[in-house]
Amino acid sequence: MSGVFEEIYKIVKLIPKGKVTTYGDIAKCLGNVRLSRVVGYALHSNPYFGEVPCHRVVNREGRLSQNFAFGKINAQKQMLEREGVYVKKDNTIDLEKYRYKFN
DNA sequence: TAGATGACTAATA
DNA sequence: CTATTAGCCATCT
Repeated sequence: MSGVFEEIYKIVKLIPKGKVTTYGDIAKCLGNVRLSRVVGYALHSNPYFGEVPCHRVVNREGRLSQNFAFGKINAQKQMLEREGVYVKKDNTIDLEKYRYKFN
């Protein structure tokens, strides 16, 4: 794997259980917010399942992904709830409450 | 080999 | 206020 992807996976792995983060935050950690798009693609590209908790990554609104790699968005929802993160019916979470800040 | 595309976000009109 | 454009990197066609 190359470049930014490795960085992305490394960062996502650091997200503690029961917490989530946004593409934008990860992108900022990489040095450029516009990398948020690359972050999304990195996870879509079917990363190291079991190593990279991609289900803890949501968009800026706290909404879960529609194209979740390992099944439906429903699967991601259940994984989060299993970790103690409450997911609303519209597939969103309280960023204020669960958002994990890096740096 | 070159061009289009995508789990996004922020800035501008 | 809403709508559109730009910018990033790796993969697919």
